Amino acid sequence: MLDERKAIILRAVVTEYIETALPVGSGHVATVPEVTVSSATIRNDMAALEADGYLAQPHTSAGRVPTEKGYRFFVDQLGGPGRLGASESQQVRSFFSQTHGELEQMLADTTQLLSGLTRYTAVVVGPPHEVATIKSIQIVVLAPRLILVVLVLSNGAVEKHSIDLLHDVDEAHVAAASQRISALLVGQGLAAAGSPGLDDAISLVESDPVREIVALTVASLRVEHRQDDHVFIGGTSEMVASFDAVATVSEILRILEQQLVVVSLIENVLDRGLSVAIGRETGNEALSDCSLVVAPYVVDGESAGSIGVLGPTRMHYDQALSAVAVVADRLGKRLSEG
Amino acid sequence: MLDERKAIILRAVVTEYIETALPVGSGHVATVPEVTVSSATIRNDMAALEADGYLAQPHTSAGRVPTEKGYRFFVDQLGGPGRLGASESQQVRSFFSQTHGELEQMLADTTQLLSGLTRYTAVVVGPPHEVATIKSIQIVVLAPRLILVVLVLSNGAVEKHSIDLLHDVDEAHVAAASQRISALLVGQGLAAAGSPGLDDAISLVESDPVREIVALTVASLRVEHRQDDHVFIGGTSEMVASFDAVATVSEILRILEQQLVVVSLIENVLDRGLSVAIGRETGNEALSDCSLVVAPYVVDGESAGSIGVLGPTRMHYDQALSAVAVVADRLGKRLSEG
DNA sequence: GGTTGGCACTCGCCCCTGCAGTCTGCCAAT
DNA sequence: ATTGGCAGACTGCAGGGGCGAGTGCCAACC
Repeated sequence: MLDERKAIILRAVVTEYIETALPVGSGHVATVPEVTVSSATIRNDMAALEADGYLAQPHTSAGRVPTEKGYRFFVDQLGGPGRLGASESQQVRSFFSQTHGELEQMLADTTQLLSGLTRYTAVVVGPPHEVATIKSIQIVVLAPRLILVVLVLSNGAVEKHSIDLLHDVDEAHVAAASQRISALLVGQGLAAAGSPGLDDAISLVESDPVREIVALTVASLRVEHRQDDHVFIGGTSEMVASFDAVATVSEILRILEQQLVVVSLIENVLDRGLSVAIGRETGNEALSDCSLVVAPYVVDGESAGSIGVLGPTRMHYDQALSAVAVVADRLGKRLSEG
Repeated sequence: MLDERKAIILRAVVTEYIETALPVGSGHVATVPEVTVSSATIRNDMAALEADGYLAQPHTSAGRVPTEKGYRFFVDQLGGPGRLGASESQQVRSFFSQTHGELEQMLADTTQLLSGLTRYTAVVVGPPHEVATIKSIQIVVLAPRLILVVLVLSNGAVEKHSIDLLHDVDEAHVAAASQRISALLVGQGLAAAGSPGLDDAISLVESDPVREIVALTVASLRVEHRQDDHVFIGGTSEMVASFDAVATVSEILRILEQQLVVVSLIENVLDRGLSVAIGRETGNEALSDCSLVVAPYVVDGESAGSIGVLGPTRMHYDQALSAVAVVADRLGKRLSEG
């Protein structure tokens, strides 16, 4: 474990570096009020901190820069999220009092809020459709051999699957199929489509064409459990300013464009509550200059999804943590109201 | 108008500058095969081209750089879009043979294709819902005072509006309202919701609660004619590499995040067919280092939407033009098939 | 008259140098 | 254990010289 004084010095270095992005020297550390010893003593301690892997020197006779381990210590001893500033909490309050409308629109707007609060990129992952129950299933004929299955879920999400058929269909058959399938699945979770007992029920349908439609529809519900359209990203322009190499920016944008990466990344930390992944801890080499602050949000007592911000490793962790924590909390409450 | 030789020289300068991003000198122009005169002559012509505003000098005794006017001439005399390279057209073909599924998924995938082909950011604007007819209207009760109206349109798009009610609702009333409204609007265009005759029809509904639901639903259809969810953007990471100032990149990303700007921008050129906006021609000061190549796509004989790429002013116009033209053409055909 | 080679000139770029500043590591003193 | 002092290392910046690319001009040429 770290000496009390070393901890203070490390914290001072990290704080200063986050602010200036410049290597921090012993002289500068000596000026901060919490530090009462001389710069020589600080030098000794900083050398020890470097030996222990908390700090690094870009080159001899330069100041020190935090390593991932250094940031990790800094974040851990930060404890919980701090309070939000007055103007920020005002922003959050007015957002949640004004927002309304569709689930997806709200989630998309939430990325705006979060990125506005933190000046970093915000990621919001919507609730997986699995937790909701099916409110309604409707089959619409778009073309003689093309039908569209429209699912309405209890959380207000709407899913649709188009199905190509082998034969032309009859409106009457579709209506019948629509009714059969509603009877089977409405009120259940989406997972019900996967239950084996369903196949027996389907085989009981007398009419061949109707059975075909029902079977294909159920099959499409089984297959297309995609996580798509669940991830919302906002404020990429904000974060860019934190980096100076265009190549780095390009890499990060590439990662963000492949939304799947972000999803798995966020889900990995889903049951840990509010948490931070620093640099390579994100599991992605390309994000080694980035940190990710994530928190799940809870709807009706269940962890429903997660939100987070992606910024540089030298991000303002306290602000980011509070912003993410507060927004996750308020979002969960808002969605619980319905 | 421009001298034949001056045109060749201008073209050479633009081509070279697009390739290298470095000011082009008379000596370099003299090496291109199409130019048969000496560098001294080229110098004279380049001075004239500068006087006419086609070229500019970053500083005395440097090479020349094209101005917007220079790019404009270059693009205009390029004539139509060229052919696509073999591997590119292969890419397009395999994309359109494989792609399937929802309209929106396809449009989103198209941005991937376009940005992959051009290495620039791709923008795809979906068909406005106004042109499609209503296939089905369904009202689902999400909570005692919250209903969701789900519209299925003939092009496979699904629109939803949630409506907060003042009183608790009865399933039977909702079913009745659903039926009434279907009878009124199914088969018509979305614009039908705006017709004044509809109000008379609504007032004929006897039951008060049913009439209330119908009226609110129609009202929501009138109001929420948003262009949202129609714009797809992809390949932002590609374009970033074309710029060297992080600040520029940030500006451009900011513009892209405000999708509305892009929409209006693309719609301005919608009826002009395949077209190019260079630098300030885009109408946006922040995009003065960018060019936009756009083309509408035609579904069932009607201009349905547009696609485009956003790149640096020194973009490979010929490739971008062909890619946009070909993809717009194929996309339109694909969507016409249904 | 248009075109060309030659030439002087301009300027940005790069490299080198020197200087100021900063920070470290070490050591002797406290 | 802590401190002040000091030498050494290295960056960053400013200034100067050489280099090279490119221009504009001019006289000569077809």
